[in-house]
Amino acid sequence: MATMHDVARLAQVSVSTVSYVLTGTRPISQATRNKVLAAMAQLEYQPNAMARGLASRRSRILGLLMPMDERGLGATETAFVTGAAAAASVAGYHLVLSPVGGGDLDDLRRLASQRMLDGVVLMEVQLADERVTVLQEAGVPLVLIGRTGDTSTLSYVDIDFDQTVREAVAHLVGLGHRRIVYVNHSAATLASGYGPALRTRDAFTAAMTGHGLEPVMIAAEDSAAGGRAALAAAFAQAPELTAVLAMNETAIFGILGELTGRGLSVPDDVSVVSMVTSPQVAELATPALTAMTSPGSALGRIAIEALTRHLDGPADLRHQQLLPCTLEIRGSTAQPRSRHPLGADQ
Amino acid sequence: MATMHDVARLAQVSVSTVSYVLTGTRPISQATRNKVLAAMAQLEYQPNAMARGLASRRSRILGLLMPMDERGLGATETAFVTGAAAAASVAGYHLVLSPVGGGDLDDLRRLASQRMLDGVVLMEVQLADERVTVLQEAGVPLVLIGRTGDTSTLSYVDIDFDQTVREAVAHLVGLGHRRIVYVNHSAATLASGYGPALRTRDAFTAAMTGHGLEPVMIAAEDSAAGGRAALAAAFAQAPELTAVLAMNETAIFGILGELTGRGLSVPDDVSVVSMVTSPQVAELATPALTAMTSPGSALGRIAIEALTRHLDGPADLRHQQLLPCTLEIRGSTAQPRSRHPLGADQ
DNA sequence: GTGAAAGCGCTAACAC
DNA sequence: GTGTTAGCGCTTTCAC
Repeated sequence: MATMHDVARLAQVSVSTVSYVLTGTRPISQATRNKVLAAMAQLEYQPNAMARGLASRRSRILGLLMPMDERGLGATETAFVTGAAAAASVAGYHLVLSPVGGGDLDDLRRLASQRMLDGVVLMEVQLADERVTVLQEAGVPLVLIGRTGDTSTLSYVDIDFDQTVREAVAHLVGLGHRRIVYVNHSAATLASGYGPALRTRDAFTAAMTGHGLEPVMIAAEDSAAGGRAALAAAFAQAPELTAVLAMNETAIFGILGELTGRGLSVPDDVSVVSMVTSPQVAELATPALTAMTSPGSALGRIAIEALTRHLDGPADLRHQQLLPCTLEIRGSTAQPRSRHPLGADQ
Repeated sequence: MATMHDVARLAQVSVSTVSYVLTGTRPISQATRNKVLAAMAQLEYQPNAMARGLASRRSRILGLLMPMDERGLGATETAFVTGAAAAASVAGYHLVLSPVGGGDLDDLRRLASQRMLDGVVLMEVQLADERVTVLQEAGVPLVLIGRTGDTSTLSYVDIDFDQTVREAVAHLVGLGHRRIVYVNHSAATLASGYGPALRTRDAFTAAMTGHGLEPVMIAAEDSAAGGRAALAAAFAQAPELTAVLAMNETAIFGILGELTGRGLSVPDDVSVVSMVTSPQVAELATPALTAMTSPGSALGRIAIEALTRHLDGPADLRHQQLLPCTLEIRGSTAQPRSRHPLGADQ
């Protein structure tokens, strides 16, 4: 493996000249630049990443920190990861995937102090997330996918849950639905301060109230069984429901199964809208699900871009951005079979 | 950020002594070790990863190379990634996720020559995969998830497709099915030399022939529509089919939808078995799919373990291992409604 | 059992 | 516009 010295010797210049043609941090005459480039090509020279990192104090490695919990990544989270990986690659960075659970604060501190990561993207952020503090204390540049409760000082990209819920509800209301039930994540998830669950809950309440309708929310476990149970609970609480809006991607298939099991047809008897969903998953259902398509890989990409801009750029600009999910109408929504006049219960 | 020198000064020993208590590559008296440890704790010392990497010529970073094609990762591939990430973390390595397409051979060469990666796990291996050659030439230790055509000299872990298909067929035949159609990936995928598609095709033929049955295979595009089309083709080629075995996880939901659309019930009219599937996906269907559950994260884990063993261990032992998928019987298989006596064609 | 010192392969002052 | 050289923070001979 050729080193910079070899290149310098062959090109008959000094090492620093070689270094400067590589980094471009000072003007080099075209003649010597060509000599150097030729020598590099001839020797198939590739700079040693570790040496470069040590000397420059920049590893050109970014971290993607994801809590590795139970059931692995869903399609949406996977899209974050692949989007981030692709963007990092484009920006000339490497991306390391670090599974750091919420409990491993010491691991995180260690990771942050190793000076291996130039910056970090944090996934699955909680409203109160100690990892943010640890990272900030260690002085590691940080971009969140998601938001903490207080975001005044942080860079983040997140889904615009307000807007997403508003659009979903508007779609259903526009079709004539009045009795809409929102199936959220589990009560435990809500209690743990999981931002998406809390924000969508509030947004749903606001949206329904805004339409003069009563918001009914059910918390469902992340499973098909959870979905079935949720539907039963939904009918108990709102017997005349004509539409279900579901945040819980896993539960939604249970809901569909249970609907069929009860002899109800989608969308004729009940319309179903899936929130924050990937097209691939939406297409799995029969009928294919009308869904709010999550900006999955875009979120990962934007987070990385904000981070690299921060690292390569001059100032410490904050980047705060919300992206809505986009409504994609498929086969699971339609007008309710029987319209009830406004305000006419039962 | 404290350095080794700081620790040495505080502990009143030489830097080399500090280094040796860290690496354990030479005996240190209990007394001095304690002094050093105390100093490290007091200064919250963390070794600098770049400096260590440069001096030791080992970065303790592994690469996970995945071709970033169109539709992103499926649940099975995602499990490889998360399994690998977790295992790397346990082994004290970092894992960088490198999207290197089949076309980016030069990118790969560059990556391999940077000396940033101690070793590499290659995903989505083709039967003839040039990336393997590039990596071998660059002298980067390598483990495959999947197999090339000639594996004599390589380390790999892969799914045991033979056994998986054999078990799936045995399950259906055991239930009394005689007319079984295999829905594979698309013709294009087969033509491209995608190992799993080719191996399962051959295994299906062998398994069916072994039971004295006629193998019928349909190639399906990776989409719900592809699944619908495949089912139509299947009925055209084998009108009395009673069971479908499907490799194509995406198509299978289209198949289920089309079955329902034709007024056929699963499993009463047609049994369905999904191959190389994650439980999460199998549970989405109604009825939940009887499936050959892929050893997803185990494959990622074993690949990383083999790689680290190779790197940390002495010899250059090859690791070659096949893991079968395990049959999980759920609701989509049952005895065929009407048994046909052996050989009695409609 | 411990220390001194020579690198590892670069970057970035500081010279001219 | 180019060269010299002092680090970057470790590991690892070599010496005792």
